[in-house]
Amino acid sequence: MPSKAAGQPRTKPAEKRRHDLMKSAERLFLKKGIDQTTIEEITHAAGVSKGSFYLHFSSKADVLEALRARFVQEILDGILEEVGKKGEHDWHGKLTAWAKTCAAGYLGAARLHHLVFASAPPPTREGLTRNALIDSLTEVLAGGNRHKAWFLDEPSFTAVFLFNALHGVVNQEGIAGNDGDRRKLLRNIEEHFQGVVLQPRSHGL
Amino acid sequence: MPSKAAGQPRTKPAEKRRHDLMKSAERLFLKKGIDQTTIEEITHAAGVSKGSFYLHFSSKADVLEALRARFVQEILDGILEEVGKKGEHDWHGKLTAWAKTCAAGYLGAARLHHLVFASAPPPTREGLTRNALIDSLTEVLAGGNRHKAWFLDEPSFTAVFLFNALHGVVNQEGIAGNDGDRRKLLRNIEEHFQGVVLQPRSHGL
Amino acid sequence: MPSKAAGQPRTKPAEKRRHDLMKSAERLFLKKGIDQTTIEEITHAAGVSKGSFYLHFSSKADVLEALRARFVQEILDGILEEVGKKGEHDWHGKLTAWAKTCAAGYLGAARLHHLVFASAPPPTREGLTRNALIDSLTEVLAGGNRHKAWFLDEPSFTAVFLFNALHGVVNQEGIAGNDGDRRKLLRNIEEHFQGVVLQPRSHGL
Amino acid sequence: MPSKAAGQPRTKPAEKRRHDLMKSAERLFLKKGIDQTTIEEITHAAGVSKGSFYLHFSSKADVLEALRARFVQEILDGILEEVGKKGEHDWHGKLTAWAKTCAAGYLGAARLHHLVFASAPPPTREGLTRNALIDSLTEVLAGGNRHKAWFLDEPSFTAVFLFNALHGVVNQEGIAGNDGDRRKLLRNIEEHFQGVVLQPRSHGL
DNA sequence: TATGAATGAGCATTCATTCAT
DNA sequence: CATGAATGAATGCTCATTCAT
Repeated sequence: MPSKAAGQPRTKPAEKRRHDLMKSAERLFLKKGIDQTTIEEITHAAGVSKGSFYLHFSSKADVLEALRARFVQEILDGILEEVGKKGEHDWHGKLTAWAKTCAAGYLGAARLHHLVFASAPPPTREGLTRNALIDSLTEVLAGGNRHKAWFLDEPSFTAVFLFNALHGVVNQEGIAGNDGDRRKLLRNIEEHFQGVVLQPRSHGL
Repeated sequence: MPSKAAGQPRTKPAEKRRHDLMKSAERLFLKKGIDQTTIEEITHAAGVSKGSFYLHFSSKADVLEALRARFVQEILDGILEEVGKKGEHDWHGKLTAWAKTCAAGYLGAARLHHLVFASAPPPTREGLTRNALIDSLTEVLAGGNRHKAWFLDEPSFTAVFLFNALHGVVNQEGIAGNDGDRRKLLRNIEEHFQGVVLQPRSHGL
Repeated sequence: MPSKAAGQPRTKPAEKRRHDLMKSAERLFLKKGIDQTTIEEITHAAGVSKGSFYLHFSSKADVLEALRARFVQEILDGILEEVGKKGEHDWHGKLTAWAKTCAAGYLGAARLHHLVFASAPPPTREGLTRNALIDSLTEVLAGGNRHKAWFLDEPSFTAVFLFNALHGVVNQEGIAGNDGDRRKLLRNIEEHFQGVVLQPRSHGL
Repeated sequence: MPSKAAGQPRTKPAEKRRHDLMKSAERLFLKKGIDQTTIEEITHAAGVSKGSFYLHFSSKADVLEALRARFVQEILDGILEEVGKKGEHDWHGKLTAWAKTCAAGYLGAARLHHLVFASAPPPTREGLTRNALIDSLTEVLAGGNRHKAWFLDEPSFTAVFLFNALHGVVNQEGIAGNDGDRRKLLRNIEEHFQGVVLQPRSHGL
């Protein structure tokens, strides 16, 4: 009867349900903390029945996992896009793009990141020391190394160093209250990042 | 009454109890996570009765708070001592001392730090963006500024940046497996710290 | 519409469904217990959708009821046929036929019987003390009484006695592992049945 | 202060609590069925808090297990006492004592027995085909065999046979409404037991 | 101080049943 | 006839906290 395209799932697109649930969970986790949020509150906020939650997630930890995955993917997509726009050999540009895009992504979801990566019991040993974002930064740093843009002994070490530094400064309460603050923050990050890669190396002294 | 050395002022058994409980709590929190650790397990491991726990702490969050305070105090004591040994105007030396002592302190308790500062819901305003350690680092950076050892626009920003960077690299699993790794890690940290404070301030001027 | 043999009266697909469902239910009830078996498992095993279950049965208890009814009917049919073959007055023959046929029927479905009659909360008044099988045995015993084949004070008491005895011995794990065991079991049952009806009625007279 | 003997448990004798819980559980299981009885109802009926239940039992199945064990032990104790009173070689007397005591024990708790042995998911393969009561009956039957009181091919088979027969007749609703019925029932059981052991053997015919 | 039995609020999870399609 | 997404009541179990002794 409806003019909807055929193949439309019977009741509600599962993706929509899943998304609603994740959105409610995110909002509540952020507002009251993970432990203080009950499944019932999540489903209630999503306008779904309690049982439906288990049609889409197997447990509270499972939503968290989904939130984590989505968070990383979104930031990463943005980063890759911006970094890709830079010239083939513009490694300083790439690094700056990485830092700024990552920071910008965080500024819109810093607390969420803290929540899913730091505040929640780290599912594996991953989190702030090993994840897709760090991998991507490592690649940029290694690329700059190969093209003599800078000379880092251990790009992976520096990646962890910078990633955590960025995470820390962006995560500061009210750090980007207005556009001016925000611009300043991004410039500060950029400068600190450059400072690190441009550090005068004194190996073996 | 007992035959113990007479006159001996009963060596604060309360302190001992408190200490035992904190030790057990720390061990268990680290091993199984905070939520997964019950008061009963803590008291059992400490060889105390469940009720006694409440003679020394008001809640589980309270032990965490105590753990946090003790952790900061100990690291801080070490840092201040080392930094104090440096010459009045040796700011690079002070910064390096800060970084190395802090890192060294972490290496012995990185996971504990992560636990009490990042993994547990920040009880007060402390955490990875504002705490006594960052304050102390800010002082060193501001001092260097005042004495022209370096020129940082915002020492507090840089302090948060470096503190988190350090926290991140030190928190890596197996990062300091042997003495060689450890030395290398400390030198890497030192160099990165120096890179940051020595960054050429020219971008965007 | 389909190319199936035209005119063929669509062979009651409903009966087939019902049968499939009962078969799955029986298998699962036996394997995991009634409570531990979910409707979903039953329908899944039967290759039917969950909703379809309710097209054929009104509840889990309903399948059980159907299983029970079918079980009794099948055993009873077999018993009546065998008992009917015996001569009009061959009461010992009838009793033996009853015992052997009933036992044989059980041996193929002892656990099912236990499940539907003993393990599940007796839905109606049936069970191990009153059911169609016992009624049929009571008739045989009363018949033997009337024709002086034996002299039982209370055929109905003896029927319950024998029925439960038979149920118990047949229900033993691995009691009829091979044909030899099986033959021996049936002979044992026969002898014990005869012993009961032939008991010298003299005690306490 | 109280004159109670020292060593008295602080609050309430654990045994008492456990007993109260078992009593409530038994009553409720019998009245509403096992599945239909919630832990909360049990504790409420016992005048204990819900949590206390888990201080004494690990689950609902655990109480059932305890009920089972206690039931068997009590019946068994009674049986052994009565059987022991009989003369060394009075095997018919022993068998009759066994049957009567067991039946009498059941009459006081037949439904409980049915509940814990038949109605509840048999924990192991035990229950009506293998348990301490059957073992004890087997011993009596084997003893009579050895002393030529009777000649049974397989005492263990006969024990299962008789045990189930007894269980069945005793388990009949309203079978022992008054003393007359009861006496009659016991005599019937006795006679049927004797009939079985005295059956004329026709081995190998 | 120390104990540990007792408490009971709190929550995740299951699953029989319904019903729109 | 068939489907399976949606429902939400029902319940077992945990554990921080209390308190009589």
